[in-house]
Amino acid sequence: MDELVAGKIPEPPSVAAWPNTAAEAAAAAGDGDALELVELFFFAYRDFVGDADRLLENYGFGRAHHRVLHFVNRRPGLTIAALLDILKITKQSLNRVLKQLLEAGFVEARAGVVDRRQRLLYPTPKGATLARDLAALQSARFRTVMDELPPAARGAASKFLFAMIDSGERERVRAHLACAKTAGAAT
Amino acid sequence: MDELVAGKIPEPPSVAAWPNTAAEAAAAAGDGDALELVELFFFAYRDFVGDADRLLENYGFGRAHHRVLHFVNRRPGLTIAALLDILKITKQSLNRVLKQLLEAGFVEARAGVVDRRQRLLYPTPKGATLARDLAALQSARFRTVMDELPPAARGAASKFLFAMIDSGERERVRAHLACAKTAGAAT
DNA sequence: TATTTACGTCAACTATATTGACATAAATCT
DNA sequence: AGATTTATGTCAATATAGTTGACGTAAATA
Repeated sequence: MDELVAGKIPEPPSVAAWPNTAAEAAAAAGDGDALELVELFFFAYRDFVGDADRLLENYGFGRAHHRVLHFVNRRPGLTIAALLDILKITKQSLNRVLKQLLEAGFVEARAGVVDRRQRLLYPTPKGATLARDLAALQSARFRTVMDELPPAARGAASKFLFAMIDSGERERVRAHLACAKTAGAAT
Repeated sequence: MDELVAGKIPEPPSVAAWPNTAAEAAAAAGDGDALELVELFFFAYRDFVGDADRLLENYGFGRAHHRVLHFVNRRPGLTIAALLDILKITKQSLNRVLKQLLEAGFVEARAGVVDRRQRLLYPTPKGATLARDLAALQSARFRTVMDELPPAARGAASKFLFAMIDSGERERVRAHLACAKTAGAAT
């Protein structure tokens, strides 16, 4: 009967009567530059994840699978608890996608040596390949960006992103990066 | 019966036998720095949207509502088609959240003057307030970040984010930002 | 032995998205 | 004026990713 909320759609716009412009919102929020950054961040992330999404479709996987595979590949031997802490989702939610990755042979679980209750997660060769392909797509974007940027701005990107992380989380992220790095160096 | 895929969970890890380390993945992908940026971007976005999510809960809204309200507030008089193009979702998907925003009185739709088929979207005063509060939260994060960063790195952030956007989309984004800016300047 | 920990699982539910088909009113073309 | 296209709304079915809550089990620990 009535379409949406407005039955016969109200009267003309009378734009001049509208005081809530972007400039006012920006002024109230502090400054317009920060607002612009908010939108740029949204668009940048949208396109950034788009790359991987297209590849994942070929495997019948989604972003959730990507995140799990990525961190398992990045940090082989990861426990379930550590993964939950990184992803900040519930175990039930993780379990559904993890189960599919295990069944499809992209990830393997092995009992912990020190604590046999733990399930240590490892990528299979197949899983490592997919993880590498996905990572290649996304780091290719970063490399292109770095090439486009003036050299002086290049180092700023990682400093900027790191500063964007909750201060309480930064140490954990730093530890994760370091751990992944030494795991690689040890080979 | 059998838990997950592995019945009685296989044998010990034998870490040394695992060749798929982070370093190898990074090497294959090009370089480790780019991989690190990929992860930093993930963590930064996760925390960035978390701010707004917490505020939205009080209103029973989710991220989808936030995005709609944000762009309507940022660019008053936006048409449905323009919004769909920005969000890159289907009209059915947009309609559900838009309907809720209209019913709850955060957004108003008015018939277009030039083309009465179009529904021009405007924030109500209430909607503008919420949009401003959400934007304030997120731009506050950016302002804090800018304060933490060396002055030389500050300008680099927006250049970096802009470069992260698909090249085919950049002109549209530039136009959107300019439009939002002049909409404000006109008041 | 009792308890805690690390994990798995079933079930019901929510939010956000999709595809496909169809409806309507206004604009535009012939 | 009549036919077509455009802008939008709507119904229905489905997928993905997440949630809470309750319960189960094996291994570690007090």
